[in-house]
Amino acid sequence: MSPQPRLTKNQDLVFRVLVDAETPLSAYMILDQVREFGIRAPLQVYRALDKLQSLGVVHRLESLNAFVACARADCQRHEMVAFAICDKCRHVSEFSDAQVKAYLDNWMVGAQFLANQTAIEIRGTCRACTR
Amino acid sequence: MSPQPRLTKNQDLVFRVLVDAETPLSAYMILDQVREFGIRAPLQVYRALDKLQSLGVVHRLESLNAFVACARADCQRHEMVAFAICDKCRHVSEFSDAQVKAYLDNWMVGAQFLANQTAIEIRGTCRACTR
DNA sequence: CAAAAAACTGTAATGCTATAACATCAAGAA
DNA sequence: TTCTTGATGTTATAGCATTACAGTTTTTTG
Ligand SMILES: [Zn+2]
Ligand SMILES: [Zn+2]
Ligand SMILES: [Zn+2]
Ligand SMILES: [Zn+2]
Repeated sequence: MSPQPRLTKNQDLVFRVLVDAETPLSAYMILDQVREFGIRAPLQVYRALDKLQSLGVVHRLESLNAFVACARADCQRHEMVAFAICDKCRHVSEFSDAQVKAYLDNWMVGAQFLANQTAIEIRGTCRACTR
Repeated sequence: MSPQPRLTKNQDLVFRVLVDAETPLSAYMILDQVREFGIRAPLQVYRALDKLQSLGVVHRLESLNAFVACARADCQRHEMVAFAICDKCRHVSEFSDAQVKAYLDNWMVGAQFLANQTAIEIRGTCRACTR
C-alpha cells in the first residue's frame, strides 16, 4: 500500500487519512484530522497532497475539489483513469478503460493536441444507492 | 446563437460575456465585466450561470473553476462532451466522441451506475502553442 | 380576471478552497 | 564540507461559492 520513496512525516500523515477515509476528503477536512498530529496550516496539507499526487498514490477529484487515495496498483505509470462518484453516498469507484483512452488519444492525434493530464469524472448514483 | 426560452436581463448579460470571450472565464471575471450593467454581487452571476448550464448553452470546466459558452449546436440534448484545454493559451476545444460515450456507458451498465453528468477534461498544449 | 405558484432579483454576510511570500531546516550530492 | 534540493512552519491574502433573508416579476390556473 505504501509507495516506493519513503514518505516524510507530513506526507505520511495526509496519506494515511486518505487511505482510511471511505469518501473523498477536501484539504480542509484532512487538515481537521491531522491537527492533532502537529499540522496547523492548509499549505502543509496542500504540499503533501501535491507530492502524493505526483507519486500517483492520490488523485484529485476536480468536480468535488477533493482528494482520494488511489484504489489501483499501477497508477504510478500515469494511466488514464476515470472516476464514478455517487452523489448520494459519496462512494468513488476508480476504473481504467483502455478503449476510452484509445479513442481519446485518437482525437488528440487528429487535433494535434499534446495531453498532459486527463480527468474523467462521472457523477450519478451508485448501485447500492439505487435499490 | 440564442437559446429557445427568452433569457432574462441578467442571464443575457452573462451569456453575452461568455460568448464574446475567447477563453473560459471565472464567475468573478464575468462579474467584473457585467458590473457596468448593474450586476453587483457574485450570486447574481452564479444564478445566471446555473440557468444557462441547465439550458445547455454554458458549460462548467471543473478543472478550472470556470465557464465557457457551448461551442456546439446540440448540447441541449445532454450529450457527453469532452474539453481539451490548452494550459498555455487557455483555448478550449469542445468535442464529442460517440465511441468514448459508448465505452463509458458500457462500464456504467456493468457497474449498475446511473450517470447524471460526465466531465471529461484534457489538459495539455494545443496545436498552435506546440509549434 | 384574481389568487396562487414559480421563477427571478438584490444585498449582505459568510464559508470553503488555494496560493504568495518569507524564513528556516534536513538530507543528499559533489 | 559546501552546495543544492526538497521539506517545513507561519502569516496573510486571494479566489471561488453559498446561505439567509426580503422583495419583485412572470406564469399558471381556477
Ligand atoms: Zn489511481
Ligand atoms: Zn451511493
Ligand atoms: Zn456544448
Ligand atoms: Zn494553446
